[in-house]
Amino acid sequence: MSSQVHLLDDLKWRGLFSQSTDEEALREAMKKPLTLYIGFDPTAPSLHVGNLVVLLALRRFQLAGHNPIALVGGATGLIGDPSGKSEERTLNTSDVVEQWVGRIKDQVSKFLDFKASPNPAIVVNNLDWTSPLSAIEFMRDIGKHFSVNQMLSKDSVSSRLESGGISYTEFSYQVLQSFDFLELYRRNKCTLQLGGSDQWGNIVGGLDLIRRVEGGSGHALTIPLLAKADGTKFGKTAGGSIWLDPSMTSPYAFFQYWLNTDDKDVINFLKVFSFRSREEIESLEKTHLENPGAREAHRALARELTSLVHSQDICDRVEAAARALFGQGELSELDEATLSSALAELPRTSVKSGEAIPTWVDLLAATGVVDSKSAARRIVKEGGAYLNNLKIEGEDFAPSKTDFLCGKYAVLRKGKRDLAAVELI
RNA sequence: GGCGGGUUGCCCGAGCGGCCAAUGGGAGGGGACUGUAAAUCCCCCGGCUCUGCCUUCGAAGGUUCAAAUCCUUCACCCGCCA
Repeated sequence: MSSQVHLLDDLKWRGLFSQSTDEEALREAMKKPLTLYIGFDPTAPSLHVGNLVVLLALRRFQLAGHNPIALVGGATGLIGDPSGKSEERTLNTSDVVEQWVGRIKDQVSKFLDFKASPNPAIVVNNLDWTSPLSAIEFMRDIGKHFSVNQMLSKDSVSSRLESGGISYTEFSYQVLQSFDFLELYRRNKCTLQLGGSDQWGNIVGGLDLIRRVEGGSGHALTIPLLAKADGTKFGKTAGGSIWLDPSMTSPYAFFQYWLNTDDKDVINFLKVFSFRSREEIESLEKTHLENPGAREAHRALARELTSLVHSQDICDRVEAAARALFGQGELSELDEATLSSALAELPRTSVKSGEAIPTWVDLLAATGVVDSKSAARRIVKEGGAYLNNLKIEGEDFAPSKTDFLCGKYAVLRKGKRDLAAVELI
């Protein structure tokens, strides 16, 4: 990127700069392409939108000409990072972790350029250099450089000593992560590690190790944990996390998540997640302030991220689906192709054409939009139940054949924006 | 090792033999107002074959017509003493 603005200043403007080691030294080092890494531990089968913050920061570095390494923690994922956790975690089995490593490798790869010249990205797995090591070697060669006194003083450990305690396993985590940094320093001349602000202790632990073992130096840069204006956790909904994996969070739900961003957050989110320039974002901010109801900024955010994470094509489809389903027009005026592709994005259930059509309550429960039939009944009682955008009354209400649009589809709605589809087969 | 306190629904937290599916707050859901936003106000918030039935108050047993509430054992946590 030929931008005049120094990447560090851009990161600061975007709110992506928490703290760093000697900033002048880092600035100086960034004048030439450097190699940097971020680690992701496989604690789930997919990354979620929270991980996207640092992952996209890595991409920003690549776009600025630096050499990115994405590390997937096949080893550290077996141990468990105590940072930011108030309780000991239960360990996942090694075959589960291995499977997650594979999935997360694939996911991470979508955001980096492996063919970029002269700075292609690479993906590594820390199991590659930890598994050949024996316990004795590890303790002698690596462990000897760590002072338990220092390890105990780390936030991640000391807070746990005050609360529920910490196992030796999790206590050792920082040593492993430090070793990763050392190993990448040796193998790839990696001199910068990025991470969430809770990773500071682990990162500087690596810098210490590099200094002690290799007499070398490097840099640390942390990114603030993203906060929402109302104080609730970013990236969570009632249904759980917003995942990047389309089988865990549908692209439709993903798009809707961003589109429904709180007004107070939308500009910040654009800064954090969007690759638009400062000028473009400031222009969107102006548009937004002039007419927040139009939700231009929300739409820009939703479109850019859905395209990036899923694809332009999928983004177009889910947006069209949303327009059709939330549009002013009658659902019955939609043609079958539009309707069918819009509904394809929704939670669904089906009814066999020969059989009696279940009640609205049973159908909604079958789509999984509510947890139980009681919950579905409550919705009806409270006046939040709709069939094809028309309010229905009575717990016993059941759609009839003629309610199926194009003879095939019925649209269930719970409340203002929770939709589900029923298909007659 | 000794003594004392605790473990309640998604979370925090009352209840301390029947009136308890269990007070209150938060989260969550529906409605009104709006813009598929926020704030505010009202309502709901274990499940089911729903005027009733079933499952929940750390686990397992027991006392009682009746237990989240009493007793016993076990597990974990937290204080004070050694």
